[in-house]
Amino acid sequence: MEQKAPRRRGRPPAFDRESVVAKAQRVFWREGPAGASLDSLAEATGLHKPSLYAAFGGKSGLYSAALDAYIESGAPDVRQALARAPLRKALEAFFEADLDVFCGPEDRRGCFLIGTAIEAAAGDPAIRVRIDAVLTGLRRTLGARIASAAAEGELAVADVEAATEIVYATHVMLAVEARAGTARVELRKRLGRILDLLDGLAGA
Amino acid sequence: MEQKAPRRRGRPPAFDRESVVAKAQRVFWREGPAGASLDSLAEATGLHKPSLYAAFGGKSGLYSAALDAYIESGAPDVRQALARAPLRKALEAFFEADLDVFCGPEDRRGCFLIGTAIEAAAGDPAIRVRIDAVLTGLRRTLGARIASAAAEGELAVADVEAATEIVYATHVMLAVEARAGTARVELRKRLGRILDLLDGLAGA
DNA sequence: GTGATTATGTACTAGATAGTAGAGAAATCG
DNA sequence: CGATTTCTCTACTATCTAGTACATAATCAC
Repeated sequence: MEQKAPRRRGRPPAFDRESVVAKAQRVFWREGPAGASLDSLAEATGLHKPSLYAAFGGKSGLYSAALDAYIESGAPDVRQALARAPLRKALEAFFEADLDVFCGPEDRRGCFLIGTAIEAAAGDPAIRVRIDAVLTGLRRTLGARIASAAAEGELAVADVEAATEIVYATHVMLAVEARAGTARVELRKRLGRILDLLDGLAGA
Repeated sequence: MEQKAPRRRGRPPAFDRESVVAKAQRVFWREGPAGASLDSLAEATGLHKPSLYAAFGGKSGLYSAALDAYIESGAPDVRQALARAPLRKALEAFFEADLDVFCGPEDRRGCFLIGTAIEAAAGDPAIRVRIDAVLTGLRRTLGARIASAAAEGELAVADVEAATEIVYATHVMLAVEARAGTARVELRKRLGRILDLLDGLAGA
């Protein structure tokens, strides 16, 4: 689609944009969008403030780039996890991916979207719209996967909507609990109970 | 237990502590603990900064008082809602109380505990401990109510733990979605689906 | 009333923070 | 090479924020 480098004119940037965004993302994730200062972001990324300004247009632009990166990196994982069969395996993979993101490598991370974007959304309607789009999209994706399981006879069709809501609510609960500091093993236990109940719907 | 006024010595305070905390709570709720400035808190409460300091010892003390007030005001409502029978009515009342708190009177409030305390917890381990205690207590309370329903034969005993997790996850989901701006009617619809499914467990 | 005590309100300080100016460095182009 | 363009980096500014000093006002004890 696009050539790798259109050969820009002056001095080339000394940093890799993606890795700068990744480093900034870690800071935003830990401190929150309000708590992360430009100085700490500059230190973490190795860039100086004027370079951050030139590249991202300020703190909000940098946060926005971090949010984009989070959304774009997450989507394929969700798709891949849900592609499995049967439904139980798909949901197990989906939630295990959740835990991978929410519980590590730093402590009390939670979901970047649920944990920090909602905070940022208070002051920025554009962020609000994007959160809404992503969360709505996730709910729809989950719903479609569960509906297809019902079509395959894995689940009573009447329970599709309820099961979707439960899976989505579980996702949100995991994000919040991980942020609050609940241990991964504990979350996996809770998760298992919910999955067992959903599984029971198939057998009934 | 305690006399109303032990007759203090000097000039009496010109404010009512409870109503000051309530006004500060609204600001913290809207702006978050980091985003709320002492100046805005002073303006909202009608007190001046030195009075706030004398009465609460600074911003974190005021936030702590607001958190206490939230916790103390919420507990009786939960107890009262869950006291109903059968389980379905109890849960409906519980969630309707949730929506009362999360959806009004201002826009996008969500849960004070889940929405703002987790943000504050990053910097203050004492807050973290309190959040954990309250959320764990809520899970236990819900679990006890559901277990008693199972004992009455309203629910299969095997499903008690799973149902507890689902109800708790739903509570968290409502808090987050309300904060993100999802409308109350939409939330009530989702809620209904989950309650219907849980109800179905009784009939099966 | 007089003095002690506690609250209020203005005006301040010290520090942090977002954002910027401007000199200098590294690359391309001719 | 010299001119131009783009990035880097030190140093700065203007603003905001938490917290405080101090003078004043209101109440109590006697």
